[in-house]
Amino acid sequence: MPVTAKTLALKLGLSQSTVSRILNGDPRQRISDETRARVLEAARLLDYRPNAVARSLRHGRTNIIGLYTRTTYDVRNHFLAEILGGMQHACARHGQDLLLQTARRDKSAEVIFNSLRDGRIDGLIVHNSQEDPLVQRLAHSALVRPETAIPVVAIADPDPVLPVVTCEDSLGMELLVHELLRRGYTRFAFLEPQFKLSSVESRKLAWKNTLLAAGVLENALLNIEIDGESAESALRDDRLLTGERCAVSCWNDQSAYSLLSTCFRHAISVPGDLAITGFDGLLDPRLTDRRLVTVDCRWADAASTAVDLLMQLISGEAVPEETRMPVFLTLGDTI
Amino acid sequence: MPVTAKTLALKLGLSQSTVSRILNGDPRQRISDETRARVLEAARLLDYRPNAVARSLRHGRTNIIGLYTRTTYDVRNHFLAEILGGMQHACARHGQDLLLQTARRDKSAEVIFNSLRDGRIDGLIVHNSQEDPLVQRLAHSALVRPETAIPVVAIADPDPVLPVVTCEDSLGMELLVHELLRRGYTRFAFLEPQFKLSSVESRKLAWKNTLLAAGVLENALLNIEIDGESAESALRDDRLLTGERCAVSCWNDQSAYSLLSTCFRHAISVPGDLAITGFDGLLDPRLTDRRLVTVDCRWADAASTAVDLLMQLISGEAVPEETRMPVFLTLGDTI
DNA sequence: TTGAAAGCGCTAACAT
DNA sequence: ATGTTAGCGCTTTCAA
Repeated sequence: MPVTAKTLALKLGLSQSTVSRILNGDPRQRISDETRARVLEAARLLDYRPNAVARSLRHGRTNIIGLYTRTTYDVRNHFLAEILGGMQHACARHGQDLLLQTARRDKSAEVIFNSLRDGRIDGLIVHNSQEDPLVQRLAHSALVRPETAIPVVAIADPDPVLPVVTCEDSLGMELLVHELLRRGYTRFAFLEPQFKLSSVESRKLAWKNTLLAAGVLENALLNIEIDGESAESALRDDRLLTGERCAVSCWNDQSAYSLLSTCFRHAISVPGDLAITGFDGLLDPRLTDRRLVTVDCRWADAASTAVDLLMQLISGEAVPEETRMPVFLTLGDTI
Repeated sequence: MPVTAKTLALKLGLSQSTVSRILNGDPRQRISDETRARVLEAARLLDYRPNAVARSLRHGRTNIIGLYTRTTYDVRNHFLAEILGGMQHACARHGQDLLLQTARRDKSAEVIFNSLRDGRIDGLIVHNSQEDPLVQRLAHSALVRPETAIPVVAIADPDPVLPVVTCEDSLGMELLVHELLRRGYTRFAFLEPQFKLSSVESRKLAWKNTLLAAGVLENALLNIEIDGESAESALRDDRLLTGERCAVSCWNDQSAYSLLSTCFRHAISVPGDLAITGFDGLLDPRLTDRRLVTVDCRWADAASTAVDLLMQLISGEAVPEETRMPVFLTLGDTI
């Protein structure tokens, strides 16, 4: 049997509410020093712990915030790891715990959506993409029934309805391109995934516009579609290794590393034969022997900010529709 | 105002308990088809969701399991990412959610320990190391007050008290050493961290014993202590690059990558001048241009198993003191 | 087939 | 300074 406030009260011949008041209530309340001492002593002795579930029921607050992501957290997803880390710090600051919503393939968006509003979490961070049906469902709910809707902050991709935290994609790409131009590159390629992601669209657009604005001709630009984050196929594009040396900008870091690895296996020298840049700044530089030139988006900071905003939402304050985090150019040895 | 069973009952002129019974109780109960239909319809209309907190209070079960780790989840810790992934899968299987316990430096073990037994989680997975005061506290509680103690399964390092899931460290190292011997190496080094970790001790012991058993002389063996996972300092040991080519076995993957990177910067060829092996098998091979020779411990599987065991504990069954997961040799291009 | 009532453990307003 | 009471939303006997 667990020890409750009632147990203590019975043992001490006090009322349960007195016990509760001493243990949790306003510490500067009128209570005799003697009873206070007795209660505290008994609590210590019996190893009493107030039940958080009962408290939550009473308060209508659990002090738990949820994180929903469509993919599971595994080592292949540094992005999620980074986000999780940032959220953890912010949660610690706000005294919140973090509940990972386990997205199961076999559950419909509706089922997951419902499980999100069963009272166990006070608010939710979603790692969103426009395609995710759950994100759509959340947005719908925020529009139609805002008074019942659970507080949500999205991270990564802009959304027309949900408040979101993203990074300065365009600015980051401009930094990258200017560095490439400064180093004298004259031919450029952009590696993009076959699926649509609005932040990647921004990167691509900025890439093209910056180059054109600098006087680079359209026929010096190359668009190559790859399978997600695997860049092996890109090398089969024979325009990549002919003529002048080409600077390949990959849509994210993982695809850049994939390309780097493929180059090593085919004895293509980087940056001798090919220059490579990434985007995100996610990988620990100690893990690779090459230091990738990339844009550091500090996703952990973004996640931390998202939690700050969520706490504001929970306490009824308004938050900006879109928050853009600063980005930083990371130099290395791949260009 | 949130919609509760009471709201529905009032609206329909039924009792709250009837509503509850229809919505959650035994589906094959004697209830008129008409009322059932009315209740379900109203629930749908008003978008009713049973409150999970109230349910938990009632049942004494939250269907949430906790994960405690001393370090926070960031990109530098692939180990945690892997464990998280494995737990997620297992949790989904068992219909449990996952609560990350945010360990704050400024909180004592006692405070954290208490926050773990406030009723919000049914059980706990700890990523343990003998040094962690919280792990000691949990073990103490399991010994002294087993009836109140919260169900715990540890992962990674053997523990005298808590049931634990680890991998076959010794066997893994034997596989590695045999491969090195097969390839004709005659000089060997082991890179170890300055702190004690019993699984690393096993690896080191197995490394030494296997080599000695194969007839390698003691003076062909080198022990080098490094600063955690940073292997830069190791290259300053001048015994490493003199004489015959040395095979360096690092205590884990991250230190191996660190060494690899240092070699690249110093223009030391791997495996030309130096052979390198790791341990853990954590890194996505697509992320590096080199493929490290290592031992794959499948930590995600271990985490998944730990959750399975925890569920057994929670339902009152006994579990083995120690579960060892199989390991697999991963070949690459660094030896 | 349905309703009334108790109780999970806690907090807080109100009474004494 | 302390006790009484109500109630958070739910499940589950027991009664009708």
